[in-house]
Amino acid sequence: MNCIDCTFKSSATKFLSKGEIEELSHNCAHVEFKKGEKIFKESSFSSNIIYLKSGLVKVHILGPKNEQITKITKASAFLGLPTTFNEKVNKYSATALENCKVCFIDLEVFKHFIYKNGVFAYQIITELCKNEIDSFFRCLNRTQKQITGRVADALLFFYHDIYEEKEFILPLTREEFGNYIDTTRESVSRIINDFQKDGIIKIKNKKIKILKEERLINISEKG
Amino acid sequence: MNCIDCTFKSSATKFLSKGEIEELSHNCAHVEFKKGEKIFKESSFSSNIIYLKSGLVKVHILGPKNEQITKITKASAFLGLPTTFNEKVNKYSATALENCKVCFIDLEVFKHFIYKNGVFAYQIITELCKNEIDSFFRCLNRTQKQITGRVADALLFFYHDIYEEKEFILPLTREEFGNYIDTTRESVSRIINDFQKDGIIKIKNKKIKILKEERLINISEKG
DNA sequence: TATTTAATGTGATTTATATCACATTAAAAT
DNA sequence: ATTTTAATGTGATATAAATCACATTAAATA
Repeated sequence: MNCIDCTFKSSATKFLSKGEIEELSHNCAHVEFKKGEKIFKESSFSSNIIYLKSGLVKVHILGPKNEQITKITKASAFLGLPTTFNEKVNKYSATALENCKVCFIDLEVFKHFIYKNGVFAYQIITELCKNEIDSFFRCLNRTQKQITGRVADALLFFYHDIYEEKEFILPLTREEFGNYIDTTRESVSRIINDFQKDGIIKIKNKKIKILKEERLINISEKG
Repeated sequence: MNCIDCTFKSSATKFLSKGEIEELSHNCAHVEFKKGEKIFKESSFSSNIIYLKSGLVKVHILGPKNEQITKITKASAFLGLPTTFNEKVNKYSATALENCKVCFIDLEVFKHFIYKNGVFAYQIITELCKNEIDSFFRCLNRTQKQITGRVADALLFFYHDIYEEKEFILPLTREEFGNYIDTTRESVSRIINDFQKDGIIKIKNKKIKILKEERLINISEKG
């Protein structure tokens, strides 16, 4: 497989020279993961940068009490950056929520690109900055909104940021949904069923249709 | 003021060439802030990278319910990166908890260093990666530990990461302490007084002495 | 030094949400 | 198709922590 022909290039990789792309091709392993498979695991050794070419992934950490889904990431994005640059051991896990295509890029080669290609480095920095800000706000919402608001938030997130359609198949179990918004499966269950009773959404198992977006936005804002 | 003689250089800045340091000197404003002063403000415009040379700072965001102290940062560190690289508007505020020395570095010059100096860029990337991981774990603790554990955590943080002494002057009011660990001033008050009753710490207003570190570690781990 | 203002302490009460317990349904495996 | 297992729904109860209310103390200001 040659990276030149890859149609899933990251915003950073687009700025690599032909020679660099060639170098990348020789130091990049393409792997496919099925829904539910672990891409990498907390506490395991890693010396690769992991790039999600297509699919949907949950990034999760085992906390003092429960598993927490730190974020849900849609392609294309780098998954393993924060882990790999500081430590050889992964600080979190990533699991495929849909079938995924992933590249494992050799760390030294990636580092070399940063050293030699400033535009590439700048793109990476931009992505990391965005991640940090997003992470601040996710935490803020997790700690300061009531569950109803957090459920509304999550539904809007799937609509706006992931599927871009009012009707979608929720890629999480109720329990995972709980892990994503820091609550229990019971509370998630109760609240989405309340939403249905109020005509805000329609649910059939994992299939969800958003009927009244404004109400969800309102609930999300009121906390 | 010339940056060559500056004794507060960041790990990244150490890798700048003489010419680059010269360029930095002409595009860097040194400012001092007194305890309590705002260094920059959420929603205000910014086109500078902000570098904390000395002192202690709280980074905070106004959430849907309360002010949240996102993190407490000791010199030396960059304060304004995640904000400035993506948006022209600050997404959070920073306030001096002690008297601080700060540099405002022109964004374009900083960007130029990233483009031209790969080692500099790599250092910045490393710092950002570390920030993201830290931010994940802070959020995990905030959401999954009970207040007692979070208070213990915070006290150990001031001991280990900030003052490196068992006795220190808490740089926060009880209310700010609450904002830092997502609780109310009343709860903070109750718990640190309980800790005192149990002989774990000694408090006199803002002066705190850690008497039984192991107990605090234990409380922190039990959640 | 006196006076005002801000910060802190502490009990009583309320509340959001976790936990527990069990029924029901869907999905997977045989 | 049948059985087993996993996921979901829903009421009753428990609980950590917020909120309220007011007293006390420290710090700032006149």
